[in-house]
Amino acid sequence: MYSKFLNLDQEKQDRIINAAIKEFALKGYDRASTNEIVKEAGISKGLLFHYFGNKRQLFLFLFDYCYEIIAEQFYQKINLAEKDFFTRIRQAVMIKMELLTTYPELFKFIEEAYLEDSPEVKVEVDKKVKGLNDANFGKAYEGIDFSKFRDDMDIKKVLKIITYTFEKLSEEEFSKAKLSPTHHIDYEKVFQEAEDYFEIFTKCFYK
Amino acid sequence: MYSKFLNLDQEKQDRIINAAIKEFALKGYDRASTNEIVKEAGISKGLLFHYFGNKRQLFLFLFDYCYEIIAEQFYQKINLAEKDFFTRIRQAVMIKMELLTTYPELFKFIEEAYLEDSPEVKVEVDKKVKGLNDANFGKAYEGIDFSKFRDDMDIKKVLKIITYTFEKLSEEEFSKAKLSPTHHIDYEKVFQEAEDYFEIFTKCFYK
Amino acid sequence: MYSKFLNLDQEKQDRIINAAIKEFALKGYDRASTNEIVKEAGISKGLLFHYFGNKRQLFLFLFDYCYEIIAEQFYQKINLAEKDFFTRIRQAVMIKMELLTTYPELFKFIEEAYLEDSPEVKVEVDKKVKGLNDANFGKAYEGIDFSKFRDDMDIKKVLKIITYTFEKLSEEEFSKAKLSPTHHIDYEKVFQEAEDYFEIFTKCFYK
Amino acid sequence: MYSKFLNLDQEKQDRIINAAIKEFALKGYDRASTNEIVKEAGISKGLLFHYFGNKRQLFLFLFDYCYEIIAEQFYQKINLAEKDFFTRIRQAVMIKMELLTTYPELFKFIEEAYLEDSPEVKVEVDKKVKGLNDANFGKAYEGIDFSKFRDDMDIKKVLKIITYTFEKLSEEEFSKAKLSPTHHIDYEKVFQEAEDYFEIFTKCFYK
DNA sequence: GATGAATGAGATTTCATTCAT
DNA sequence: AATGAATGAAATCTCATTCAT
Repeated sequence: MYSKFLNLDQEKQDRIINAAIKEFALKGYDRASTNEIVKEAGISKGLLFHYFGNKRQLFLFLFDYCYEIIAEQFYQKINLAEKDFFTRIRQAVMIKMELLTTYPELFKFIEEAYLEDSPEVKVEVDKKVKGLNDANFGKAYEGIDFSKFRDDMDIKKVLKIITYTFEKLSEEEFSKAKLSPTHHIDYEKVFQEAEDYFEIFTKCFYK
Repeated sequence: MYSKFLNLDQEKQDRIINAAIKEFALKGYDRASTNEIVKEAGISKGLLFHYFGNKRQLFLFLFDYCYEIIAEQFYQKINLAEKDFFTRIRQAVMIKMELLTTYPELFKFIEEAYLEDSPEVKVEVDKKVKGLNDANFGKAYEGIDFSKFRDDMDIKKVLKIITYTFEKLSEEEFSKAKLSPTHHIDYEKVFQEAEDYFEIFTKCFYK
Repeated sequence: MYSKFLNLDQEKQDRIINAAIKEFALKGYDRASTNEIVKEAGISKGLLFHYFGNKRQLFLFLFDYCYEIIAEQFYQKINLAEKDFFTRIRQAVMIKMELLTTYPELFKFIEEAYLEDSPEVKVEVDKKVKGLNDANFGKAYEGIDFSKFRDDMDIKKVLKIITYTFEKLSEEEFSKAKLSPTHHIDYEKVFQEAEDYFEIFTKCFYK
Repeated sequence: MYSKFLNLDQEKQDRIINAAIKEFALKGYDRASTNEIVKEAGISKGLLFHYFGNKRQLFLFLFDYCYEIIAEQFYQKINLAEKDFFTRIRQAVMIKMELLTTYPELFKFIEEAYLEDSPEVKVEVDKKVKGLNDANFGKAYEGIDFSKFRDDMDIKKVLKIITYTFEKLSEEEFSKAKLSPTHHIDYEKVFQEAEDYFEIFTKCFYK
């Protein structure tokens, strides 16, 4: 599909991809300008459309591209031998933070893509997201020793409470960072806070 | 500020407000067209700008307008004499659902506004939202009997876990509804599920 | 439909219409440039689309406009009291030539429109043309004394032979003119040639 | 001129020619895309321009190519020994219909080319057409016994009337077919109608 | 107060043609 | 001979905002 593009020399591919990710991450699908992308990438207007056909396909290509890189890195780093749920989650959070620091634009892009509601891409993105979530849920909990959890509570709901809490916490941390002048996240503080929650959850949900 | 507008006869005000809310709720800030708004409201292009100056101010006016209506209704209906935390929350959820059914467009608009990331309005909306949350947090927990909670856990964090869970649950329910063909939410099922979580939380967090 | 446009002062309407007719007549639908039209008309890009929505609707508006003017003039000048077929046709040809000289661009535009095969307008134009032809066929032959024609031939076919011949003759005359350096049609010669054909037809088809 | 192209192996020549004819016949000169042609022919962009220089020359080459094939076939099939005018014409019509069924794309292409008014090719095509008509007029009437015609009418004009009639009839038949859903021409009916006209013409123009 | 004509920058996309390899 | 990446002008159309009336 995008084989023409993938045959380009790596440096040019990167220039185009980075320019496009930056523009979409900054402005969202609708406001992003293909004009700005080609200007930033230093290529001609025609070339972008030669490779990607139209703005929509470019966006969806980037979504797959970003997701693949992040997922690949993630599963390479995570230790599936670890059986304890909270230790595993702790690991996952740390890796996510690490990747966020290494690839901030990719994450920003993916985040924007999740929230995108331009009708041109919404349906397609939602489909992709649903597929990915289903696939990852299985993998994230692979090999976990669930026998440590209390038996008098629906374990699925308990896992949801935990997941929701950490998702919301990181969302909050991000929006705080966005509103602050430096856009800086104090990871040390975040980890410490997460530990407090881990403690509460262990007390409540483990036998 | 908008006194010129507020001196209009009620019927015309409503026509304009409803047209604008509908358009913004449907398309988000960027894609919303002032052309469509004036067409739907049956007024001239110039008039809209006479009253609101520009698109951005119109949007922010509507945000305040919607928020005020919803908040006013909310605090009119909630029973602050109820001291038990979970009963109070249960009440709040029911009232929210009720209002959602009565004013679907207002909610849709507010929801869109929260997610809006057009730079023209994002900062302003985020500021308003932060202010509102701070204000409401106090009110929502007014008079609650916190002595029922366990003493060995940071109560602020416990409240956050509970709040996060219900927020995420309702977010999920909404996005499921958006993806479904009928856009229908099965309130009965949602309440039942909420009760299950209440039970878990009571077991975990009450003495 | 185009009432906004028709409320403009006549001079501006004319400027726009003339510029558009000229461009379409010269280049056909596809090659005609809305940019050129606005430049020639001395208006802004937006205004054209404010009035006509898009290129296609502008074209179809012009078709109706041109046709109406020509048809109105034609039926105003033709003498329906004349009962003899050939005298009537002779009249029609003369009026057509006259109008062609007065409104050369309108005719050129209509002619181009008939031949247009851009899929965007073809179907619509074909529909209009069919409707017009059906309507006009009746009017053109209104009150003619057909009893002068021979009885041993299908009169419909005879009329077709005559019509076809004059249509082809004028087509040929036009394409000759187009290929000539001056684009000039020698009407005197054309009338003389037409008379020769009238003579042949009278000899063949009248009793 | 096109010797480079003509030295290619036949199969590749055909692929290119067929792809190009199809595209031009379908869309006309302007809308035809060289991109589509090379894709359909399975050759590279550069190659097409290597052989034909530019789009215009490709089009004119195809015009000659199509015309030659059709003309060659036509004069191979027509029986010049037949001296009667109407029998000869009858023959010509049948052969044309036959060829139309065998080479529909070539005819469609030629037909489009006749009507083409893109300035880039119009003049050139018109010149070719004029030359061809002059040449064919002579050949088509070669050996005809004109002594059967009435002496009191200009025979050139009589022949024109007949030719025009059949040309217009077939044009009408074609445009009817184009507007119909099946695009189908009922040849049987056309022949029958032609016979009626032959009868009228014989009655009128033969001694 | 009320109108709506007018603006013009900027958006995405197409396409014949070139040229280094 | 053959490739296909690269160009960039030009196309249509949108839209918030202004301003004379």
